Amino acid sequence: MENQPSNGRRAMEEELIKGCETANQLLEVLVHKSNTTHEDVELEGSVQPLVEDLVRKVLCSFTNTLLLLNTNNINDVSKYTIKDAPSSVKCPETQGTDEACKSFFHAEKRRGCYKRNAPTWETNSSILLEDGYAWRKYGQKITLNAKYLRSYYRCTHKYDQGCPATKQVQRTQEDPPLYRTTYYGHHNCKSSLSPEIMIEPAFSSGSSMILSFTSTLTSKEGYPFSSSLSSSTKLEPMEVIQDDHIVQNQLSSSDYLLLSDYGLDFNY
DNA sequence: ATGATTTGACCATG
DNA sequence: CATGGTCAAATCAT
Repeated sequence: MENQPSNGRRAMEEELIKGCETANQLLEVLVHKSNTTHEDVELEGSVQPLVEDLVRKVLCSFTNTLLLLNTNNINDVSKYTIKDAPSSVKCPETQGTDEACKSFFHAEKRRGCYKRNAPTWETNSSILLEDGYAWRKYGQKITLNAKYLRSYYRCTHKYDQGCPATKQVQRTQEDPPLYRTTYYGHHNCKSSLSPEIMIEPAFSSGSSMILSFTSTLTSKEGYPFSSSLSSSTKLEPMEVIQDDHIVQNQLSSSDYLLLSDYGLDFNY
């Protein structure tokens, strides 16, 4: 199946148009909302999920575009853009052989057999993002060529619901603090949050994803995805980061975008 | 008392 | 043998 050379470009255009249209819808919703009276609490309540959904779509479109821009083989569109989340955990990187799959799953229970799936997705962030799931730390390690500890987390529901999701958090630089969070596997547990505000599904696909998030938020209440959450991973203390500092850093630091050329700035 | 974190040991992989 | 992912007992927090 040959791709026409313009496929990638067209896909980017489509994603941008989609993002534009969704942003317009969002604008309409917001304008309409501001025209209603403040006593209209009921309406406000019904608008909120719609707004969240639209925001998610916009972000998804932009992310898709960035991913398309970021891939060498721009024609291999379907491999990189974000579609629906896969229903189950796949074998390592799809190109892995059946044998590799078998040995992975066979080894899953044994202690010390640690062949991993490819990362499901990955983020770089100046803060430790709440992602809406309850994580439990099960280990930490100083790794080769890394100045800082790497922490290992599994889903709290690993045993009660058999949820296979794990993540690693690696601090990659000191000033400003930057954390790389790598997720493995997908949650099949029932989490306390609605799917609308989960980050993961929007960014899930068969192949690994690399995103770079920068947030200027400084309080837990301000986290984009914290919502009414009470059971997520406890956050380490963090420093206050100035806006201009972040921007400057995005522009000047190249190694912090090691895996991605793009810093997505989520200012809520 | 219960659940989360810390930390050294364990062990498969290359 | 070095490395990195996981286990589990000890410890901490609530």
